[in-house]
Amino acid sequence: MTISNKPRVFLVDDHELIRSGIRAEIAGSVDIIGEADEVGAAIEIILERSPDVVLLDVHMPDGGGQAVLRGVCEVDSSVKFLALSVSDAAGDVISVIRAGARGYVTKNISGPELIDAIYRIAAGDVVFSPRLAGFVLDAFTADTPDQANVAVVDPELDQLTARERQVLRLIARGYSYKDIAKELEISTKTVESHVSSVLRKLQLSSRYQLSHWASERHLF
Amino acid sequence: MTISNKPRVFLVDDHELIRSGIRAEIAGSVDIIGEADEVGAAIEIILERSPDVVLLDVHMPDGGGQAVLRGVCEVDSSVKFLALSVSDAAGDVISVIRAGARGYVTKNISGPELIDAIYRIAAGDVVFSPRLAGFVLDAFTADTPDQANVAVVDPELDQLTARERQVLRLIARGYSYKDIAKELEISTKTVESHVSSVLRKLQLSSRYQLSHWASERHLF
DNA sequence: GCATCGCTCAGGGTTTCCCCTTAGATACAA
DNA sequence: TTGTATCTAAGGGGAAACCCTGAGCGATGC
Repeated sequence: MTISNKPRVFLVDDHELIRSGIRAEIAGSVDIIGEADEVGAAIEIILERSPDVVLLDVHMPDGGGQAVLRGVCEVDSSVKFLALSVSDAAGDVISVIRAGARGYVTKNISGPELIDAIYRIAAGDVVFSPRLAGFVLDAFTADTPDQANVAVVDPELDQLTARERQVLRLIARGYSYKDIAKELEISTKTVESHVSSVLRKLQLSSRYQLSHWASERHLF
Repeated sequence: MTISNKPRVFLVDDHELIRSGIRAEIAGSVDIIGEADEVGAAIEIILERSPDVVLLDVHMPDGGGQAVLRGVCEVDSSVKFLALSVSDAAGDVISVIRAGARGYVTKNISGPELIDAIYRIAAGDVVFSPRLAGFVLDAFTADTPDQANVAVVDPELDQLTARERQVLRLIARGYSYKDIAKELEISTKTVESHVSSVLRKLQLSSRYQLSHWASERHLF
């Protein structure tokens, strides 16, 4: 349904400067049909205008890029996302890819490279920054085929239950068991249970390591 | 020595997209006389061209904005720096201000606001993002005058001894007392002493809070 | 119906953390 | 010399973290 042959692109980033930078770099080569600086608005407008490619910032308030991905994909899974981030942390890449993004590039990409990436995403390709390619390939070629990939990609975060993640977040913020118990209105013994599960699943042995683990992947 | 009446601005940011965004927002209103994407080149070119204002990204490889600040100020302390960052963590602000920056704004600033900030820096003003203003004022108006300010600005990190910082870093990495003792080849009791001092000086009550505190200011 | 899973809690145990006090060795400055 | 600061270290006590076992309850799935 495009009039021109340029891909119709939608920008999501909470930093005006960065949106402006992206616009400046790609405006001539693609159709920018809209932008948003927050999760709620992004989901709404994307579903309304169904762009060919969504350029999505990974780190944003209110759940970040993942929240946008989930919100859109639940309704229309045909929208193609290209994640943009300053981070090349494994956890970030994994979670955003699992949430449905078709590619992931860091913000030190050049304008022409970004344009190329957008065209390739629009054409159905999967695109990663060079320095991430090796890592991603590792994840996808490891072990068994098919559905097993999903498990292999993240032997970490995704095996946690909702409650466990909730506890993890509070742990990462430096809360004591007692604090967490009060916050979640459960007993400290239950908190202990959850923490034990988290530590076992993440193969860590103390909450201090957990704090570090969490802060490494921006989980607070 | 400017031909036009626009301030001569130099950009330092390792992300091309962000530089491009800044250019797009301010190009018409100021003279952008150059840019750099790494510490070494930045120092060299800034000293060569002596811009009126340097827009400086705080987080960069090889020492970040602070390294640029130090490198330039050692030789020519008349160069005015405006720090740009996605972070509004107290530690970041403090260290970059102490290193010599005349202002600090976050990257969600709008184009016109950024232009205004540049003009004010060029004119000799000190500029901070609104959400930082209160914090900065607190630091500078507290307690005694003059030289005491330097100490007051950071009632935190700077009062720690070398050994204490060393211990702090290991704590932040999730090490147990026993681990730290082994690493530093001292007894666990000594480690306890140091940790106690650190907690007291930072006015924290547990190493969990300490982990969080440290990760907030990228201290590991 | 039965199995599985997640969330809830308990008892009882070991280890680690944190605080308090005290104190010797060194080093540097007044 | 005396004072101040740092690093080292110990004892003792209370609190918190961590581990293991066991168990009830509700939802989901075969």
